[in-house]
Amino acid sequence: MANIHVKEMQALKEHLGKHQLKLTRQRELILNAFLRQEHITAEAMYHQLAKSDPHLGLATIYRTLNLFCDAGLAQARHFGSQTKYDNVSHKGHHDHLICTGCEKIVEFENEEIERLQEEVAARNGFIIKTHRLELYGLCSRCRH
Amino acid sequence: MANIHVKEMQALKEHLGKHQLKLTRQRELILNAFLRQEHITAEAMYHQLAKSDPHLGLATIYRTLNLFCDAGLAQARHFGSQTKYDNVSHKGHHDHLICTGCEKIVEFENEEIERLQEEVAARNGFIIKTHRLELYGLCSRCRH
DNA sequence: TATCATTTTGAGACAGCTTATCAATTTCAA
DNA sequence: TTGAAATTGATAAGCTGTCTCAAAATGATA
Repeated sequence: MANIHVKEMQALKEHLGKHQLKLTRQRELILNAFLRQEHITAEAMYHQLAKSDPHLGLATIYRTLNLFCDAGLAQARHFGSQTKYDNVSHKGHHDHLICTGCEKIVEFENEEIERLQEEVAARNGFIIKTHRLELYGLCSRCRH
Repeated sequence: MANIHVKEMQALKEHLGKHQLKLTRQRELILNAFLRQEHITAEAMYHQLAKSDPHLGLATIYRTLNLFCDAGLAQARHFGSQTKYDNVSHKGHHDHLICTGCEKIVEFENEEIERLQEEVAARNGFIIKTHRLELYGLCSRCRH
């Protein structure tokens, strides 16, 4: 299987090595599918992969996506009763505007905010590794 | 029962009136308990109120907290698998700096960031109702 | 105040999403 | 190649939150 995502695969292998975990066919498969997305639910990935791999279990998808979170490749985001897994490698697309009316999600990037975050962190003696910024509100359509 | 939260009770009554809903003993009780908190889960409120009112149902708590959301008194936020109901009258929410080493949490507030958030939202046609900003990293002690 | 249509409640059943269980399989270091 | 350890798939179980429905409470009206 062609592996286009060399860097992320490397990061995964490193994490696996550090924690006595193993590289499996399923983990490779799920990683490659995941990295093609910007964010996805476990359920959606399950249906998507079922076409090429009908016996891939839903539990394996969940376990693997959570593994990716541990490895720093993914980030879980809870909205309503669902969990979405964000692809962290899509740099500069970590922040979200979320409509609480129709659940539409708009991604945005703002360097000034990032800079201020660094400033706040520095002032408190922190070094930021990652962050999460979500703005909840109503989009123009749902405002009525 | 003494009602200290006159303004909020007024807002609730107004909402009830507009929607042909009724003011019940339970709704008063839950409102007063809720307004004493900054944010709380339905489950936590259930246990808290069980002491004084053992027959208050969990479903009633959920229904009532959702009613408060409709009335603009509360705001639901999803953390992990749980939903927390924020007391909207407690203005001045705080953002969090979270140390991934020792799990220390530092709260902060930054008006400039808030202003930029509004700007981003406006540019996308959104009206922000609430937000969540979490910075993950290492505190000075955990940096080694 | 009494009446009574309407709303609300409490208790538990139910539903959706996620994790735990466990026998069978796969990985990988030796 | 071997075998201890990790992983998988299938499904049961768990958790949070909503729905159901008979009984009770509310409040508009007389």
